[in-house]
Amino acid sequence: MGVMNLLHPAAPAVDASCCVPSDKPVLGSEEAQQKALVFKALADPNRLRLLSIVKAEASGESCVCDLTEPLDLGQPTVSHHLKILVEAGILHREKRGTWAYYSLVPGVMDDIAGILSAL
Amino acid sequence: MGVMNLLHPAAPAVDASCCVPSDKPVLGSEEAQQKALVFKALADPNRLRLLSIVKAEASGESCVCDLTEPLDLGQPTVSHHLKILVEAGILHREKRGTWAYYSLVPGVMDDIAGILSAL
DNA sequence: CAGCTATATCGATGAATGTCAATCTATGTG
DNA sequence: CACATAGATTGACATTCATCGATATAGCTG
Repeated sequence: MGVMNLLHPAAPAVDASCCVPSDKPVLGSEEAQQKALVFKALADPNRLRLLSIVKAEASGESCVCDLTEPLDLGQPTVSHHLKILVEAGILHREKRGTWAYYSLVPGVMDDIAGILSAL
Repeated sequence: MGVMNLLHPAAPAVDASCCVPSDKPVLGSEEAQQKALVFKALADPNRLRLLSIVKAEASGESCVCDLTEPLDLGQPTVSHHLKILVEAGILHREKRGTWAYYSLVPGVMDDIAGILSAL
């Protein structure tokens, strides 16, 4: 945890801009940093592929073993990428028994699209 | 140039996956790399702020001088960020006289949203 | 409890990235 | 032409990041 408040929003968090001669309320650096976290999570080819696999799964879930195989990466690396996606609020992790199942957070794609159009 | 073919698409570029036991056509690593470029461009707070400023400008355009000031960055750094956004196909650059004007590529936000939902 | 399996965490390493100061290019002006 | 200005490019530096091998944790099974 620690990061997630953007994709499942709370408050606008206005920034008090100073010394700006003539402009509208530009995206504050705080907000910008928050939003950048989401895109940082998407800014890696292997993470996009992970999302693609999870998304394509009929059950809506994939366990790590299903995710490690198709990508040409070691298990620790996949685990690392999944963690980043979870921390960005994009994936949901549920452990059942020995296995961990990852699924898309519902509506998250629309939420990200919303971040974009609200820039 | 060099990068831009995703936001203004051409062909699907299928990948011949091999040795994959039982899965749907997962996002190929080629495609994944292309798409990641777009998100990489969005994965920096200062670039998000640049986009926010350009987007908020009533005229639809901003020149670099307008962009350097509100961010706490040097001119070369802003120039660098703008270049990345242009190469990602997100911003359009037009030089008129001494000044360079940057504007959002029309429809680009929707295009990016499309990339997401098509993952 | 001993051993196996699935997954996560740690530490190290090389590559990519953001930033700046200095320099270059191009346009406009005296 | 000499000079000023807007912007881009270059080179250096510090930080971040993706990846891996080794190890740790947690659940299952004998």
